[in-house]
Amino acid sequence: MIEFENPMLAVDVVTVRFRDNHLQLALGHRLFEPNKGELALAGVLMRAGETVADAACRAVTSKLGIDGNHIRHIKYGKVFDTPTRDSRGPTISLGCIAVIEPDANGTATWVGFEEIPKLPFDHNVIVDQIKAWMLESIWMDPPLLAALLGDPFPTTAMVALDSDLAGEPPTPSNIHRKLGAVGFLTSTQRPPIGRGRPQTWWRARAGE
Amino acid sequence: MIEFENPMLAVDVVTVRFRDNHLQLALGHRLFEPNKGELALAGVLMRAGETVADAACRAVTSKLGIDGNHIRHIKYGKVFDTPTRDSRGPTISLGCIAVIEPDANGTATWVGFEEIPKLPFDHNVIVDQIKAWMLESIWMDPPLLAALLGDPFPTTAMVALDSDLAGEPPTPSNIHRKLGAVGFLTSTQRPPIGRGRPQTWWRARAGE
DNA sequence: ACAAAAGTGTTGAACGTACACCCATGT
DNA sequence: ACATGGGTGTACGTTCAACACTTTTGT
Repeated sequence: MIEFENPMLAVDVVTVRFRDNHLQLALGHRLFEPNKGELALAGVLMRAGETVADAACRAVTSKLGIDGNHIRHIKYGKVFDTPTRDSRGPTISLGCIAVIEPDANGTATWVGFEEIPKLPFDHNVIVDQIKAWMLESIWMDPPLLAALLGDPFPTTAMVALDSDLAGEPPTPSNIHRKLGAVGFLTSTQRPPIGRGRPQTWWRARAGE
Repeated sequence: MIEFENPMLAVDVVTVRFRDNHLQLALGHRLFEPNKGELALAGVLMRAGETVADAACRAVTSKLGIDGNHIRHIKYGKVFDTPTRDSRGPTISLGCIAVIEPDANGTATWVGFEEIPKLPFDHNVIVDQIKAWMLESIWMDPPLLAALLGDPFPTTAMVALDSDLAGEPPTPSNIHRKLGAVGFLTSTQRPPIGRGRPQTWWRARAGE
């Protein structure tokens, strides 16, 4: 028989918004020990009978001061074994993504994905994994994509998003091709803005 | 503000053993409604303050009659939104893998992965996803691999395992090559058994 | 020597990436 | 007409699956 320690269940939220053509992450100052005062992901311990989404929402609201109405989308599905954050013992945490309206600030500190500071616990690991997960998901998850970039969105936005998540700029032409191959998107016409050739806009196909 | 229902947290365990050169899945008859009497995955509702691994162990022990001493390894890391199984509301479940000693039976019904029956709730989805997850993990997760096939193990065993997980037989020669490319394995010599050219055996490299 | 079992060499298709070139718009 | 921003065509490299062929053993 294997022996186990006795952790509790937490929800840690990677709270993001897409603004000024960049993906940004919301961090909050910890109000309690350990690591009081440091910047960290929004996280709460799950209460009995509470939804994961509920808990994520509570984390965003209470730790980042962001109104619940400004949460566009919540996605979860990652589990982390996190090193002890609570004196009562180790913690299992569910990693979530929360997408926020571009102009909602709350009391959070917003940072770009290229300038993420050192975070307490294993929050840097969580951010890295969730980042990789988002990079896959934006090509497969219509609601997530729509929450991030809006609907419709231009090719450029996807280029910027992919760039921020991958950490290096992709070849824009390939992004356009890849978008064309995504089943749930259709290209749209839009009145051009600015100079140069107008961009293609992409809309979620009806029935998805 | 997004609205949420109010689920509880469960652990559903894909309990497996590798025996007679095949991967087998343990199912148990449900003792309570809903779907009383049907074959299903071992699953329990998580108790407050309990480990995921603890709960998985409890599920295997209580639902399949398998002694905890026969659990070789537990792996978790998948989250599922499961349709209502409990009258009290929807459930979130953590999908786990439990690897059991080859000769431990318990009170479970053991089935091959090619003959998995229709299961209640979304258990078929869970099995499919965990199956795909295992197919990736066996090439990257030394403890899981060792728990399944032992240490050392012959190429043939990996061929059979890959075959059961992928649903179709791989080209054995490519499996051998792929094993050679895995960083944490080294090839070993072993006294040949049976006819034909003796197989290569693979052992976890020291320090992994 | 032959059959059986396992591994090696080689090929070909698929995919992702990069880059040069062409197109559409504003000034 | 030219500069600017975007998209198309195409070539390269890597990865993976398939299959013929060789090697090693038992009888």
